[in-house]
Amino acid sequence: MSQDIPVTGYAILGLLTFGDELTGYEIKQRADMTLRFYWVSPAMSQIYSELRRLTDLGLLAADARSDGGREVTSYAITEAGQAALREWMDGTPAGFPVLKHTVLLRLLIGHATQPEQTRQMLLDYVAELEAALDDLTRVREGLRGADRPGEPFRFPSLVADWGLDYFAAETRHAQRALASLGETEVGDGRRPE
Amino acid sequence: MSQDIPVTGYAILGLLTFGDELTGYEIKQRADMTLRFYWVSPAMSQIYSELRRLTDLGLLAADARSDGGREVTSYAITEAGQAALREWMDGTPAGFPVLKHTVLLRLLIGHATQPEQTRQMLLDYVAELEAALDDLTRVREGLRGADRPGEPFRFPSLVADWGLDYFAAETRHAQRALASLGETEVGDGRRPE
DNA sequence: ACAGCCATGTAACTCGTTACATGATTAC
DNA sequence: GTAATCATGTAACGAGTTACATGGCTGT
Repeated sequence: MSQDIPVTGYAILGLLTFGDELTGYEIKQRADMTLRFYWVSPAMSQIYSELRRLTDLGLLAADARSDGGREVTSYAITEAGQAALREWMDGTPAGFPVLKHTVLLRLLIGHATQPEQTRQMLLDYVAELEAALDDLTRVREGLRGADRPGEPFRFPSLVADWGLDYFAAETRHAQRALASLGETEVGDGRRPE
Repeated sequence: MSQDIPVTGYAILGLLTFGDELTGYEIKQRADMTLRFYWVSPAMSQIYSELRRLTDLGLLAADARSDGGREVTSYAITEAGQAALREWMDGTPAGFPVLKHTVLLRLLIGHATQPEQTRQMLLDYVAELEAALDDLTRVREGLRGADRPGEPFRFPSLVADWGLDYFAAETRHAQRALASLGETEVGDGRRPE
């Protein structure tokens, strides 16, 4: 039926199921705010070409108006789009998450460099995690008030809470690794503790 | 200096820093066993083409012998390879992990389908997590005995422990989401509890 | 006036995948 | 003998990226 659309296409469709119609630019912003934490935030260029494809397939309706002197196109999901999205959700196994964890990859081969480098990498990661936690916390706050069962942000809130816990856990893991690395420092010239 | 190699290239270099020399086939197996949990397990074809590139760059030494009637090529990391790996580890910011979490993506737009579908998806995920935990536990067991500071599997063990915790946390998150979904059932025709 | 944001796209390119192809060795 | 595993590749393709290009609108 619907010839296969990349997952990112469905992600865009999904972002448009919250009632409003958005421009490509706004989709990017929304993706940066939420989607990026557990899916990729696509490049602008990809968003535009994906929007093109979805519109051609009739899954989105383009609403081109001219706002002042410039052309602005907003997109809304169509009936067909909602059907396609649902068909995908119900008919495709979700599959296991793919994790591209450069920090873990490098930790794995930590023996190939000095402990100090690995330590620094983990510290950097912890700092970045903190920033991500801040961002996501702010997102979570923005969902309050409409996050109960039956309310529009119910599912986004579930996901945000999941994400917050995930980042918190990553922080703990990084710190545990740091602590474990510290045990090596013993033979390093410094006194332990 | 070394014109950029994709991260997967460094991952392969990294797999070859444990002392032995491996064939492409064996690299794939090792990747399936460990790398796949926090990095992608590359397709065979990519491994071979990556091996080709790394060899051309002098970062790997190919050892082609004929084992019986068939051509078998083993690869070992060279001095230059170790230098390149280390340069990469020390000179490139690790960057934030990229997560492609289809389950979370679909949970986010859970309102676009029936609760039962979402519930089933989460149950499937929990089952897959259990399988992954089993696999990784077995890997972890295989590292015992050489996982103390200074020993060869020190870092792989750190990473495996991290991964085990991560999968356990994911299981908890999925179960929490399931529990929270259960609360919707209330308005569903059934009596609460 | 000028920077920064809003807004939309094209072109070139690379990573990585699937499908295809081949053949030898090992286990049952 | 035949299926599974070992072993190595080629070809076509697609998703997604970076770099480039354009231009209007907004705040200072």
